[in-house]
Amino acid sequence: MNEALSALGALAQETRLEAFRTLIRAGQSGLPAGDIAQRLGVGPTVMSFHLTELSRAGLIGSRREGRSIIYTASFARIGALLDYLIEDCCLGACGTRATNPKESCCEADAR
Amino acid sequence: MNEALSALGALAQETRLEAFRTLIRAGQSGLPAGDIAQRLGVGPTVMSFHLTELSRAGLIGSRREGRSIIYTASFARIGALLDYLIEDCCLGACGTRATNPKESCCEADAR
DNA sequence: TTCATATTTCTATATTTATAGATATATAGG
DNA sequence: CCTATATATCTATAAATATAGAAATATGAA
Repeated sequence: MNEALSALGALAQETRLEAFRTLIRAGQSGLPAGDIAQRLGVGPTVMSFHLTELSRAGLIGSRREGRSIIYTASFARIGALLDYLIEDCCLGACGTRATNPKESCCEADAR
Repeated sequence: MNEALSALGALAQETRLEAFRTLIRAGQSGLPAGDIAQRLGVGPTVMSFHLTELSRAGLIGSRREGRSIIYTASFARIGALLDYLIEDCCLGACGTRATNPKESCCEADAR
């Protein structure tokens, strides 16, 4: 139901978070499943499982190229998650944080 | 180890995400555990479990006030998560999205 | 067609996480 | 001190998620 929830769930796992970061850095050309698996040091079965999870959340896409399946990060999807978090979970008050940290509401905390 | 990972895990659950959003909207004054439970329609045991999870991730804090325990959202912590996602998971390209969506990289996928 | 490669799917198992009742702790008021 | 309220902790169980080997599928090359 909630798309942000499934995106959060997909990223809330070490191997998947690393895989996603790797794909973001790889850009639009993406990377074959085997390459990602090798970089992260996991077996093909486990890699496939986690890539499927990320796909189900819409955070990555894939295309076949020869024998390989190339995965690519969805910048739109992570952008939408950021929008949600900024607007619904920080009331917009943290929206400028990355570009202008000094003026952020987030320096002072309520604890 | 990774603080972002535990924050993501804490938010990746419906009851907890709703509880956190409720606390963000409540602001600095916060809300008693029972109030949050009533709003979300969950029992006290389950509420306590999820509030403990959010606390462990540093996303909320608490103080006792009479018989109640008042929980408050940590704007600093959600801000730090946003920073991480923007910088490490979107390469900064989605950082201005909330304030200036038109110029975002995220409109077209795969920047 | 046969073989090797890349990846997924199937299956079983282990681990983690969530739910909920009973009980315990802390506080406030009579 | 006794009682009610607010919440947490303990315990058991259920449900979801992760790991990993074996087998299946798809492709490309000899």
